[in-house]
Amino acid sequence: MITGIKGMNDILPTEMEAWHFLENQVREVFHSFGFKEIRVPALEKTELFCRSIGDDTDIVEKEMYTFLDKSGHSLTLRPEGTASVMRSYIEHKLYAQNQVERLYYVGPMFRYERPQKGRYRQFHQIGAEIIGENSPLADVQLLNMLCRYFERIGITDATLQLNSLGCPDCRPGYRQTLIDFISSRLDGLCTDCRRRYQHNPLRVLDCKVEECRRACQDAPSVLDHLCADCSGHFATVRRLLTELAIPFEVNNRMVRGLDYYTRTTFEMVSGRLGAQNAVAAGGRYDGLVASLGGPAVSGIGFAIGMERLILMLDESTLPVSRPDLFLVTLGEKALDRGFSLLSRMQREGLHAEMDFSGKSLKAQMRRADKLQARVVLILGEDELTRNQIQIRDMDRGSQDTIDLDQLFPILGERLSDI
RNA sequence: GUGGGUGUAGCUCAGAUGGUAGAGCACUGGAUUGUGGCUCCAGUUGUCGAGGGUUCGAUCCCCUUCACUCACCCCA
Repeated sequence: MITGIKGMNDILPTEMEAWHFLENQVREVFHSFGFKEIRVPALEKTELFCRSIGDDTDIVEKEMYTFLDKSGHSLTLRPEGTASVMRSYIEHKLYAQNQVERLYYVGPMFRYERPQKGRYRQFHQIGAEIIGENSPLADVQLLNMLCRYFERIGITDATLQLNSLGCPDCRPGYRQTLIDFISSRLDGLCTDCRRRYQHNPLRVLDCKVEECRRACQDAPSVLDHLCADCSGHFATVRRLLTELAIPFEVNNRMVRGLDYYTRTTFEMVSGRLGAQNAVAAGGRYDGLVASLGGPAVSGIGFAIGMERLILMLDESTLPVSRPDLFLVTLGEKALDRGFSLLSRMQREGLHAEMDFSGKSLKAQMRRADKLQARVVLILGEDELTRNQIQIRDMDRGSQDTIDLDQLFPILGERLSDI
């Protein structure tokens, strides 16, 4: 047996209702905020991700699916969406069309990691970006859209965590202050933190080990070291969120895994997801577009992990799809005649099914019941000779005999009020 | 890359201190010559994850390996 690849899952027909639900709702909500969809390839030149995500990040160092194509170019399956969208934005000079672009995307991403709950090697993200808008209103609009989407799909138990990482003016100073602080209490830290504090000091603040938490209890906060502009920006974001009645918690220890983030960063977290508690995350990336060779425009965006979203979905909120009609036939003549009736029903846009194999009436009825068909039509030899058909309401259990030429008018009436 | 757990029917899982396996669900047929759900009856399905070792004999014991899964690292 040839099996699929580790960490890459089939999405089977039984799961598809949930996926369609998420995709349909996201289009409605995001369009109402003026966002346009963009589709970019799954493969990019490796260099794009090294430059945008950062050479020193775990994603680039060990998690990318990278290979040489037949002409020797190094290509990578995208580990996230923002880099590709920015590449496309710059390449097609979208900034020349509109000063501000609002874009969203839906699609698979790839990271070579050990799979576990809520983490897969091929996974799917819904992402949104506002490019070319520096105002804190953009931050708040994006967060508002994220919350409205969660509300729409019935997710109520996620909490929004907010932080600000500062900008190239104020971040280096804080970073050094933090490294100095950590150096002073190195012996209280776990081996991981001792190894990484020079390289990623913020990460130490987020360590789960109890000793590290204690040692870092009174560590300097990034929020106390923001420059005036960043501080003002962050204050406005918090004020507007409050005015929109969007609940949030400030978490000054929240870390981002990608290098390009500046100022506002955020996560939606939930306790229902196992060890990976973030279902959505994002932030501002004011230097990214320029660093990729585009104009000096700011940006902000987020990505939602769809598999994680599905773990949080309450299945009872999903719309159920039932066939309108199931056609039961008895005998060969009725099978032929029924088949052409079926075809006409489908042409009318009805969801109609039947069995082709000549099973017993009971077996066909069982099938209709299993599919939860609303109405069953029964066409046997007797009905055929009288030019009639039986119409049965499966929910009520009532059944009538009608003339065949009345079938479509009657179906129109019966199915319209469902 | 590191650590724990689990691999028996399509699915969820029992099982014996070594004598080649069972239940429920699902599926099919019947009880009702042409009527679903409930009930009852009958039937189908297995290289017991793979390879090797010990043994008269291994699904069970030993070794190796693979897969899945959870967690670490890190992240959506």
